[in-house]
Amino acid sequence: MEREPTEFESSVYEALCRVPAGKVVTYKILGDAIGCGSGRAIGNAMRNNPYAPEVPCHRVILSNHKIGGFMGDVIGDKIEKKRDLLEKEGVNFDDEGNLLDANCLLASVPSE
DNA sequence: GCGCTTATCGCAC
DNA sequence: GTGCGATAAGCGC
Repeated sequence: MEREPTEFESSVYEALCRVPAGKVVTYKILGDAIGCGSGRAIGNAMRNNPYAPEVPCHRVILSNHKIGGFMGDVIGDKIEKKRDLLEKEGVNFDDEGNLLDANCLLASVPSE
């Protein structure tokens, strides 16, 4: 259920908001941006995701350039839908949900 | 190169 | 204090 995001989770959303459209970041990169060494903690915030349409959680992928999950579903039809959405932004994924253009992957989250 | 297991971090119960 | 989660990295084969 939608729990109130803690300061840590807010940092995740904030860092994610710094990611420009057409670009994606991995849990590791996002975690490094906020000072977290575990992607699971990031996934916790994403899973909570009270700002689903506001926070581009679909711009966050696994370290292996994979989409991973979306909107609570680790893998499902939602992924295909978001995959197409990302393609519209300039991020292309294959049928397996893998990132085709690694160029779209941000090396790190831009600081303010 | 691919697959499985362990480790890690934060949050909720 | 224990368990869960949208992962990451390491080790083995």
